Amino acid sequence: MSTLGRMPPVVRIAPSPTGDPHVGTAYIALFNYAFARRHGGRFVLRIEDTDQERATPGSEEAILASLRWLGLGWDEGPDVGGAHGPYRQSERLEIYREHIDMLLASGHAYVCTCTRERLDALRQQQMKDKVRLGYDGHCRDLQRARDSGEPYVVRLRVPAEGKTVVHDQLRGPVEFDHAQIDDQVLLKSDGFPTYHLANVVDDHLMGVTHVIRGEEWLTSTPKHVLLYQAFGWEPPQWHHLGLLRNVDKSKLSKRKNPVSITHYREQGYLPQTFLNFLATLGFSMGEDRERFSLQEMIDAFEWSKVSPGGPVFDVRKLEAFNADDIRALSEAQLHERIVADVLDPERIRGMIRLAHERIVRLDDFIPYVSFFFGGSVDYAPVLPKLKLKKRTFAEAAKIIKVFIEEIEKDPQARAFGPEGLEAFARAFGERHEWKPRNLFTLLRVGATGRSAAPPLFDTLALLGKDRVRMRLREFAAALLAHAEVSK
RNA sequence: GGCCCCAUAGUCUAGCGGUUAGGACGCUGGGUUCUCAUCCCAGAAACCCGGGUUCGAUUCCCGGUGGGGUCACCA
Repeated sequence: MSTLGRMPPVVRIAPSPTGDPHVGTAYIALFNYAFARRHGGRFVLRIEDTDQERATPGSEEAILASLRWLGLGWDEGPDVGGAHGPYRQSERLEIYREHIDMLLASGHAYVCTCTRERLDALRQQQMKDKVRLGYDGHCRDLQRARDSGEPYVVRLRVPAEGKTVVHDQLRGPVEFDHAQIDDQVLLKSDGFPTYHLANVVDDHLMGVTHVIRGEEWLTSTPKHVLLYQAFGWEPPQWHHLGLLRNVDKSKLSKRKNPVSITHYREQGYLPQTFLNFLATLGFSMGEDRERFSLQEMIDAFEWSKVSPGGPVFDVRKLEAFNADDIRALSEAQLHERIVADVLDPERIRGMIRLAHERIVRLDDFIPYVSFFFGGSVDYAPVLPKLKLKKRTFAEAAKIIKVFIEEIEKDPQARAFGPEGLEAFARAFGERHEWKPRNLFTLLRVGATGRSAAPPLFDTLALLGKDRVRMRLREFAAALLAHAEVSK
C-alpha cells in the first residue's frame, strides 16, 4: 500500500524557458498550487532548460515574474533555493549522467549511434508504408560503445511484450501496449537529457508525489512509469488536466490567441481575477458559485471538483469578471493597479523616448501614445485612405498573415526586439517581393491603426508580440472585408 | 493513419437512475438613469447518435460519430 497519501504532497511546475510566459503554465501552476496548499504540501518550481536551441534569453525571469504577479509563490526554486537544488536542469547534467549510467548498467537503456539521416529515411519509409512511426530498434542489441568518438544517444529499452498501465487520478486506468511505445531517446548527442529522463529523475530526487500537468503528456506517461520501474522507484500519482483551447477547440496557441501572461497583465486584467477565471476552467466550487478567491479555491479543492475535458479559453467571460472586480475596487486600489500594470514605468519610458521629438505640448503625449493601450483598433477611418501600390487588399491580407506566421520561425524576430524585427522584416520583404516601404506601411497601419506613427520597429517591440499579432490578425480580416465591399 | 483522452445551450459549468435539467458569460426584449456603464426584470438557447442494463436513463455498459492530444536527439 502506498504511503503517498499520508505524507504532505510535493508538487511542481516545470516550465521551459523558450519564450513568453504562457497562460497554460499559469493554469497548470494554479492547480498544483491549490492542491499543495490545500494539503499543506510543498510547491517546487523547476526550470526545464535542456533544449539549448530553443532557450530564449530573459524567458526564465519573465516566467518567474508572471507567476509572482499572479500570487502563485513557490517554496523551492532557482531564485529561492531549497534542499533539492539546483532547480535548473542545465545545472544538473552530472546527475543525469549518473542515472544514465545506472540504466545502461542494468540494461534498461542502450546506446544508439543511428544518424539523423537514417532516422529521417526510416520515418519517410514508415509514412510511405503507413505503418506505425517510431524507432526500429536498430541499435537495440548491438552493444554500441560510448567511447568510440562516434556521436550517440541513449535510448530507453521498452519491453517488447506486455503493457503498462497509467493510473491517472482524473481518468482512471489507461493502458498502453508496449508495442505502441517508442524506444525514447533519454540522452541527446549533445550530452543533455531529454524531458523524459530529466523529468523523472528530478521529480524523484525532489520528492514529487503528485504530477499535475497537461493532457499532452498523457501518452508519454507510460515511458515515465517504465523509467520509475527501471530505477526501482515508486511513481507519483498522475493527474492530467485538460488542455486550454482556442475558440475553434484546437490547443491554445499564439497563432490564434494571445497567450502570454504578460499580455493579460498589460491589458489590465487583475491578477486575482485572472486566476479566478482560470480556475473556473475545469474546477467548480459547486453551489453555483464561480466567483471566488484563491484562498477559497484552496479551501475547497478536491479532485472530484475538477473536470477532465479541455475548456475553451473565452476571453469574454474573463472581461466580465474583470469589469466586476474593477468596480469592487476602491479608487485608491484602482489607482495602484493601473500604475503597476498599465503605467509600468519601463513601458512609459519607452513611449516617452518615441514621443520626445514628435510632440509640441506635453499633453500631446497621451493622445500620441494612445494606441499603445487597449486591444483592438478601429481600421475603418484609415482603410479608405490606404494606398496599396499595385497590390490588392487580398494580397495585403495574405502577406500580413504570412508575416505573423514567419515571425515564430525566425529566432531574431521571435525575441521581438527592434533590431531583430527590422532585419527580419527587410529579409521578409525581399523574400516575398514586397518593397519595404509598402510592407512597412501595412504593418504600421495594422499594428497602430494609424498611417503616421513612431518608427515602426521600436513601436512594434513596445506594443508587444501578442498585441501586434492580435491586431495584425484583425487587420488582415479588415482588409479582406474591405476588399469585399469595394468590389 | 496508429494509439490515447474527452463529450450538458455559442462558451465555462452543476447534475453523480426518477429534476419544470440549475448557475455564469454572451445574446434578445423591457425598466431605472441627461448619455454611457452599472443595477433590476423577463426571454430564447443544451443532455451527439444507436444499441443494451433497468420499472425508469442526461446519468451505468458497448459501439459509432464528433472534437482534441500524441506519434522529435522540443518540452
